[in-house]
Amino acid sequence: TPEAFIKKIRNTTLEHFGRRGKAIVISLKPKGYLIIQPKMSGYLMFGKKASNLEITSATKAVFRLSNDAVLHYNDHRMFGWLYYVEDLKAVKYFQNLGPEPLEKNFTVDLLKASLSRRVSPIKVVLMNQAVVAGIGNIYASEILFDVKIDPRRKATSLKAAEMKKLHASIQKTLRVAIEARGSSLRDYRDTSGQKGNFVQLIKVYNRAGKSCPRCKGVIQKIVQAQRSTFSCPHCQT
DNA sequence: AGGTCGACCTGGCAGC
DNA sequence: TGCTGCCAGGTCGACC
Repeated sequence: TPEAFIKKIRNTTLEHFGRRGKAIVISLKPKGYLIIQPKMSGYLMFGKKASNLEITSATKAVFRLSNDAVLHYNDHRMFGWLYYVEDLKAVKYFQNLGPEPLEKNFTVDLLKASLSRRVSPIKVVLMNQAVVAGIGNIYASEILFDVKIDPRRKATSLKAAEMKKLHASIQKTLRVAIEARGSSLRDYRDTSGQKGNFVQLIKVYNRAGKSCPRCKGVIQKIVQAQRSTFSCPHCQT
């Protein structure tokens, strides 16, 4: 409940900000963790002075910090959640989460082993958080465009060379996106209120009917597992 | 066990 | 202008 949450968080120190999958993990002193899963429209805003940061209709939680600083959690759709836990294993989201794609243990062989057991189309498999943690709907389409793989292909149909390219592109695409500070399709802002710049680097996502930046084919939109997928049917095979 | 689908919300926008 | 329906960075639980 909000009351129990506040009781646990009050008078703790936010010690370390980390991340697992798409969830923010903040370790607290003397104990416990604050977990934030922002989902579609959630984000954190930081104000050095509370009076500098406006509370809007999207502001769902306000953390008052020392020296009059403040941290807001904004989320206009309210899909996101905030938890206090003492053991990370208690969070259901973490229990079935696959490897971190930018960590050393995410190898080509590990990806191959995961894909060989999946019957679904490769786009759907890339978005399965149990296979790889953190790939969302924008990045799944962008990665498959980058490696010229048709999103409708079964994961099991990928050849060894394609899996190797896919593995490299997962890492490359996510690194570029992080460097650009993410994708502000609409709501997302970083903690200082700035938009992420990855939207300017997007090749296919949300570009149905426009021309392919690589081959002058026409980008198409299909629906897979209830999510939009964008691809170029001419150069992704 | 893996896969699919509706539910959870608000708001912007296209089409009529 | 104003209504309706559709769509959006994601899980999660029920069901097959």
